Amino acid sequence: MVRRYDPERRDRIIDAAIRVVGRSGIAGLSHRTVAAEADVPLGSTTYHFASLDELLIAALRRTNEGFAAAVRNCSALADPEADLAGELARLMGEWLSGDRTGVELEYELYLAALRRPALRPVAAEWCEGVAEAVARRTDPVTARALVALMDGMCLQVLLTDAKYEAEFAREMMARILA
Amino acid sequence: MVRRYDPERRDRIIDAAIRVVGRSGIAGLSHRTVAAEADVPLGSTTYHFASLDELLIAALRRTNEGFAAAVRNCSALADPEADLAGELARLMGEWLSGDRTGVELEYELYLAALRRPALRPVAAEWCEGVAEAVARRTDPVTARALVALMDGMCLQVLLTDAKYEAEFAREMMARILA
Amino acid sequence: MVRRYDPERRDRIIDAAIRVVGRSGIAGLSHRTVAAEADVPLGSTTYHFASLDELLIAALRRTNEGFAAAVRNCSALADPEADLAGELARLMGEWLSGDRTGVELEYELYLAALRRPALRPVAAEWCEGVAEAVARRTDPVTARALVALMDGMCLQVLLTDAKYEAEFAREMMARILA
Amino acid sequence: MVRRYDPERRDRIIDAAIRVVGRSGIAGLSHRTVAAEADVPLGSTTYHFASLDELLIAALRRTNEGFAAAVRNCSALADPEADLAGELARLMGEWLSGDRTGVELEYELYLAALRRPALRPVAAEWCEGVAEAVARRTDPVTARALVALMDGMCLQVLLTDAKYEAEFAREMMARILA
DNA sequence: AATGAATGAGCATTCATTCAT
DNA sequence: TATGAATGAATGCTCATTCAT
Repeated sequence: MVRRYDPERRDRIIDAAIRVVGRSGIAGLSHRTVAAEADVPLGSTTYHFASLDELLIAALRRTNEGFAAAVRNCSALADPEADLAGELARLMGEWLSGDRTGVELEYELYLAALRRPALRPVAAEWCEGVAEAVARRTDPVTARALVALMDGMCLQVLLTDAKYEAEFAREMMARILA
Repeated sequence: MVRRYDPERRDRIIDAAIRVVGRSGIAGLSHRTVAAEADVPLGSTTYHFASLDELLIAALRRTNEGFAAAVRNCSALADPEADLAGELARLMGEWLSGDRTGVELEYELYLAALRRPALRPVAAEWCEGVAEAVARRTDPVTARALVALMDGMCLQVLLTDAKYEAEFAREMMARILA
Repeated sequence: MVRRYDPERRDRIIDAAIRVVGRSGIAGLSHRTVAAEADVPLGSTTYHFASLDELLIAALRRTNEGFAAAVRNCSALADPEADLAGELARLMGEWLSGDRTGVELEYELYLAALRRPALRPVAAEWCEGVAEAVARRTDPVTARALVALMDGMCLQVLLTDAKYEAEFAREMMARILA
Repeated sequence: MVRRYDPERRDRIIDAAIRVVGRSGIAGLSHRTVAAEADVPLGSTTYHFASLDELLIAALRRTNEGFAAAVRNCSALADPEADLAGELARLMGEWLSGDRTGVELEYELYLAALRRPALRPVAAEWCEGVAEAVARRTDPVTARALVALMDGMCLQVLLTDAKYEAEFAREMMARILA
């Protein structure tokens, strides 16, 4: 038995969990699958995370940076002259056309809050993060509506196999901003 | 062994599945739980539904009628003089303040399409159903945007424990309609 | 319910059984798989064949004609001047390099006699069939030994993934004939 | 729940598997039957062997020692003066006239490699083991032919209910050796 | 502090068979 | 005569969790 001193093991387990959920969904996450993916002993996962929910929260917190980060880092959003609706529509299109696995992973973790109250604070942070970034260019209430509209549009694309239409998105966001 | 002739058994299994998902989520749905809930032998569930996905589709199709039906049956929507945005906001509020279990059930089945392509056609039907009802009072493209906005607003309430605000909803839908 | 008069149904079930065993092995043969393959109702298979063993025997009897038939029909074997060992080696090579599914099917049905006494008479017919064909060119005892040697060589190829070597086979059969 | 510390459990499961296959054939081997035979919990069999194939390989490896061991341990084979063909014929006769269950078990496990590629390396080891032992008295190529001939002769006895004839076996092996 | 071994519960699915029609 | 519906048993396998080390 080799018992290594491995201070980053906890982190590696979280990363493995993200990969597992990305590949097989939350339903595919188990102590076993994540242990195998992280290449650590089974007992190690139960040792570092008392329950799967705890591991899920850690993963959600780390993942959730995809779209929110893209919005925050968008330089055009800082420019008062830029077309806000058009920029957001472009960002959504870019994100949705990226790696489908990553998009599904992020949304699945987000939607999991429906049935797991423990995840709701994290989901709320995600919403607020995007809303705050948008609120740099408009009032907070309108920002919240824009986030809701973007959420609903992403849902339609992801849940019904509809094609994303940037012009439709831009036009409707522009109406909200009017 | 009592072999009952029971022509409505298939229907009763679907109803049992809906109750199980409402109580324990999709993760709690198994041939065993649904057989126990429907009070039929285990083999009966696999006989009538070749796979759990097939049962899930049947359940989704039957459930889906909550919000969509409320919209379709709303007499005010037929009245060209009525305040469309206000009516939709009122319907959402009523639906969201109803039995939380039923609301979560309907959304969980809907969101399940994210990871189960087999459910996507049914999710698409749901979207189109609401959009068509709304389109009686506006153009189809605007209707689709309204559905997306409503979807996103419901999500925020259900996923982040935010309180539903009817006036906010009415105002933003009105902007889309403008 | 369409109840066709279908006098060849029994035959079609046997053919379907052969295809099923060829594809999935004897372990994959069930009333259900064969009914699906033959495109007949489940009840039809249990009606025509009281047990799976009965169906297996019928299939074995019909299949078993691969290698034995090749030997019987080989014109060179009738020619007293032809190189008997070389001809048999060539026939084996041809048969083994043919459709692997068919080869495995034939051998699996043959080997099944080990555990199913009911199949032994059929397996014995197969041995005798080849031995008789070979005995047209040598004495019956030597013929039986040649059959055993060919059987063992086929086994080595099929069971150990060894490559078939025609020259080796020819040489050893020639020694038996010496 | 009594959690026994039982370091030889793996071995006992293999032994139980061999008994089960001997009694009911490979078709009768299941996690449940072997657990009952070994008197261990069901989970214990899946813990020690990730799949039934893995268990089958372990059983094959342990069983395989019947005829091969008899050949290896035969002192007469070491004696350059001894009649090799006669000795092999005698060994076969002894082995075939022994416990029929054991003989069938060994052959069934060996023949199972036809449909289970995972077993082929073990079947190949068996062949090579016997061939190597025989090769102490002749060249490797002739040894391989002798193994094939013996295999085929055993098959005829086991599959067609033919009686084993030592003199026939000796004579034909002598021809190969000539 | 860390982990391999162990186990009972549960899973989806396939099955031979029975029986009413 | 033929067959769709039905069912209890069984299958391989995964799992969270516990416990001795």
